[in-house]
Amino acid sequence: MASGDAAAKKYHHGDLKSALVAAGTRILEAEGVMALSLRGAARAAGVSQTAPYHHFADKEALLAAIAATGFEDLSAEMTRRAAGASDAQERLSALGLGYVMFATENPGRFRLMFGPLIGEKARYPDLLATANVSYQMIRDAVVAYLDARQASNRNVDANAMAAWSLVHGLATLINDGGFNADGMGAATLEELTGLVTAFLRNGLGRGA
Amino acid sequence: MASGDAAAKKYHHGDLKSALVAAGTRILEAEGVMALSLRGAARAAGVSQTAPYHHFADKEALLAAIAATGFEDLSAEMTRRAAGASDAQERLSALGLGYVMFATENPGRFRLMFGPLIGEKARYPDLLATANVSYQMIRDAVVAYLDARQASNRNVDANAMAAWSLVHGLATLINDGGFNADGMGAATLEELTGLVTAFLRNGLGRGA
DNA sequence: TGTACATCAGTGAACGCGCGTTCACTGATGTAC
DNA sequence: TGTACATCAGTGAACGCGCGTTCACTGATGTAC
Repeated sequence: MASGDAAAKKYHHGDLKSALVAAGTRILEAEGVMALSLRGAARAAGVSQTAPYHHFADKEALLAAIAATGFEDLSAEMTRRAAGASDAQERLSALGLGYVMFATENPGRFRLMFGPLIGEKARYPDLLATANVSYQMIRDAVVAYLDARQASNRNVDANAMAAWSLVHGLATLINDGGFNADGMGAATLEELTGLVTAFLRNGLGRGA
Repeated sequence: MASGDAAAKKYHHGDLKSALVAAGTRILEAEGVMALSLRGAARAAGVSQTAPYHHFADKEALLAAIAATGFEDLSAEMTRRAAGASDAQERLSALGLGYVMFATENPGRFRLMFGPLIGEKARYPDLLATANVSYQMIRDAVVAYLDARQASNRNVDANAMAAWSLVHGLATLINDGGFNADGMGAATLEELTGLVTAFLRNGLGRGA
């Protein structure tokens, strides 16, 4: 049930691999990381519990695929938010906002992407590659920002790590620490993110 | 086996509650969040699998107790690191370093403290209270720092949130994102933390 | 100081559950000639 | 265009596992008189 496709009930599914990733993602967001099982994803995709094994070596491989699409969507959201930016500072802020918005709108996936459920991430090249795209976006924006500012401290990695840490921490604390915009004196999540990231922007490039 | 206490093998354990918390903590750090079970903790404490129910309502209650001691140890580590600080800036840096060091030296507990395994944290007053102590330590240090700096932007909550976000994100990325000091152009974790937090310190109080 | 009894903190057997995974299978599809 | 056959992508039954939790129990401890 709820297989949903137009040409339903064919013996061969057509694109079961993507369907399982989609179903898994749905479960992840609706019921949380702990409730995501291979069997459950198969069920949700309207297929027997053993069918996934024709597309994924084991449960972890499915999780890795879900996480990889998570990074793709994260990068897409950041790109979307940064599209209208007219300078390096605006772009950096927009990326940060995109990061926090993706994380808070997709908390299940975000947890999976960074959590301990996927034991050895290096075993999944796709996951590594998509994650790296997201990281490079932030790093590049930091470099551009330092250039625009003619900053004295050019330790790019440390600057990028600081930028990423800030948005990552903010997102995580909102998702897991029970913080919200209200309690922090901001009307919306966007505003809170803006306030918080402003402190860092002011500090970037100044260094120790 | 490995019950370990001096006066072992008494029918009544004496302090099974703490023993279960300690055993659970050991498992958490040695084998990860996913491997922590009520039965396993009981086993490690040298006691039957049903004994824990005389001290904890259910598994989640044990997890909450473990997480609460985690926050206590986090606060203790921050206090220890900040003991020798001679001004507000040093103190703020020391707290941040303590936060990151605790998180990276106790990744299992850190994940439990902020992760989704404890569903409704509000159900555990002790957990809330100990977590709040940690937060207040950071917040107070931020206030003192803003005072010392005669900062113009006095949105204390946003400033504190930024500070916490930064160290929290850094810790999480090191634990879960596979980053290390080396790759970021720093010799040690202490140095990396120093570099990263410096950017924020420079930005705190300047505001948007 | 001794005894009766309530209460506390253990035990071990048992339950039902959902899970990941394996197995032998079968229906559908693609291809060589 | 037809046919034989390999391969691909499903199925359903079954496995063993560890888990959280309940139950009826029993040994140890504390207390009133």
